[in-house]
Amino acid sequence: MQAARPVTLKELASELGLNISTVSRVLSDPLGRDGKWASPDTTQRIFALAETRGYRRNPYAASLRTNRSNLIGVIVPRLQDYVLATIYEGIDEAALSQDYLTMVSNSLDVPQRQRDKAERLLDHRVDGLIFGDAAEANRGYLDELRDRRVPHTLVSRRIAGHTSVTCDDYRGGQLIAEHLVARGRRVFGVIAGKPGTSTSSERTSGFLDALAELGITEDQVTLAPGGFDAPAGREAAEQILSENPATDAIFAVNDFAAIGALGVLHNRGIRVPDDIALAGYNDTALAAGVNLTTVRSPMHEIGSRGFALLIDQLGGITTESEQLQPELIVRDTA
Amino acid sequence: MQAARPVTLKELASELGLNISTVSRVLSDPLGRDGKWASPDTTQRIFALAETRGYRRNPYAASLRTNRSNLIGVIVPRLQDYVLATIYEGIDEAALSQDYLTMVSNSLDVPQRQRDKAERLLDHRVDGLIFGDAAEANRGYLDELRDRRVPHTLVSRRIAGHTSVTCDDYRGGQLIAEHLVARGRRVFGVIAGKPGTSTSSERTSGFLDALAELGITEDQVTLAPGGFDAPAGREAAEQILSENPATDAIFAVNDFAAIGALGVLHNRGIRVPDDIALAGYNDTALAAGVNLTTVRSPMHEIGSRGFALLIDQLGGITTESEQLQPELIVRDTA
DNA sequence: ATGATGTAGGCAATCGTTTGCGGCAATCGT
DNA sequence: ACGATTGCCGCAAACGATTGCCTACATCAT
Repeated sequence: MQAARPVTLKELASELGLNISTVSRVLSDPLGRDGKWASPDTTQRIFALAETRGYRRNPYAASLRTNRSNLIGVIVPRLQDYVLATIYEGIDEAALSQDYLTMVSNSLDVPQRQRDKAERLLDHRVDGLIFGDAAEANRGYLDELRDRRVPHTLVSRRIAGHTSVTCDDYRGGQLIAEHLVARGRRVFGVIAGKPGTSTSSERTSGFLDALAELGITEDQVTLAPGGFDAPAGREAAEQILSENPATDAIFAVNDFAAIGALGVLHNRGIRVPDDIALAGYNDTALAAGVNLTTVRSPMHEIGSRGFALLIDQLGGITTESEQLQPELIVRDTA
Repeated sequence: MQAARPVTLKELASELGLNISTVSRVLSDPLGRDGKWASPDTTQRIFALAETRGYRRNPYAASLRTNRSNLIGVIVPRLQDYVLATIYEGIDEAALSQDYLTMVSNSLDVPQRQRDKAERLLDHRVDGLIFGDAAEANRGYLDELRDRRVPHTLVSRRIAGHTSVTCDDYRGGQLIAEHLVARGRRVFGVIAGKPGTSTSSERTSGFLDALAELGITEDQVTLAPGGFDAPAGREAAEQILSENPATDAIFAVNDFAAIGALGVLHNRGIRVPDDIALAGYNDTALAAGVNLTTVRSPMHEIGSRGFALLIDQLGGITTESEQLQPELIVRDTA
């Protein structure tokens, strides 16, 4: 049993004794009720009937004519990741407010999947794409899209040659380093995240550079790359602890990895922050939940700006990348 | 600058010296290359040209004719929530494998937003809807949809009169209670989650009933409702601890709330599980990250079954609700 | 030889909108 | 008073696919 078919323009028109085109023009005039396509009286009658009959434009018919879908596609590594889920929320909210709808897909950070999902979205004629999973590994596809002139922006992570909206991750790394050193920490471990992503590399290089600046020598810091989630954090923490037991501060480039690390510290009876200080990155809800010191990155805003820039591109405007400012959030763990 | 417009059926047809209809029939035959709509030779030629010219069906044109969009809408309380993000992943994966695309929206569990988002999706002519935010508060709208004969299913949470796919939450609550009692716990706190949702009420009633069964009297358990996230967990934990300092076990109906509780326990220097045992629900990645004892609920499968049932409905089949089995995961905290 | 059955493919209507181009009055300027 | 505007609105051609109904020919059985 199907839902009742919605009224069409044609039905409205015949019921009003008008031509379809008039009704269409009045109803889709951006000025709404005071558009100038018909007499005030006619305009009122049209809106009134459309209202009572519950008219809803058929977006497919419209898109067929206009060649615009008012749909945009979003590719993220994984929606399970709080950070990208939040960025996506920012995108979706901005989109909704401008009458766009969005479709998301997970790429799991594997290039082939990224390509497949994106093409699939393109097959559905999305007007543009937003990528949350830019990395060295898929730069090739992104470049191809640029050559095909497919409007797109990058969020969260960036690569050269594509307009992106990111947090100033380098600065974020510096903030943590400065804070930790100011609190008297001297031997560092960094849980560096996924190689080949700007979020990882810039946060750690900001951290490392600031440390060097403050006179910490290289042999006092041990790096452990991996992923962005709690299990990866566990592993990295184990590695750091076994490589340098004198470590007195750990910086994880992601809150979830930090929580994983926190788990192993608790297990080993290491007190936080008394024995080892711990800092994360992003200021997720969970960071507040466990009182983790972290850096707030404006995830929601990254999403909405990413969408705004995409709309600019659709309007033919050339866009510039943006970097949003991070903020240090000091809580109990460091 | 726009991306190059894709080839159309008409162009393929004229280039092949065939009629559009023939090309259409061959290309959209479910049997693919060995459909029986044209001679094997013609069929080959059609597929070959479609391939080299990169033909992609225009879904809007198709939908206009067929009145099917191959799109389904998903409404969740909030994608930031790992549990619903995972369920959504399950939905999306199943959908993709059957050539459906999905669109998600957050309702934030507020009825008006749920309605708005759903109607918006319906305006876009989705073929059906999947709700992850069913609750007493929005039963009205759901019932209305049923009356309007809009195909839909519920996932994660359920209400009577709508086909749903959920975890057997009552059983899950029992599992935790039995485990805790077997470990010698006697004074309980339960962080009960959001009122009016089946996940909350069934998990806690399963827990409570099992406790009663095992001879625990009511005055030995204190209930603290709230939400499903870490901050809500913190608050609830504080409340439980102040209401009954003798508490020796806490069950949170959600892992995130459990992590919040874990935070306050650590803060107060309470040892887990030595002083107080703690259990969560869902077995999210984070639970593994902090070695939390929990109940695994098959979130991914809930999503894919929810989608499958929706497809059944679209096929005119009447569907029955399903309950999937939970599994106790014992780790360090209880 | 005849009608039945199959095979290969064309015709044209249709889905619901959008939009370029006019048409017809009433109004205005001079 | 008369051509030029302006205000209102209709006509019909797209947009790109799907699909019911035909046609034309070949094959087959009787």
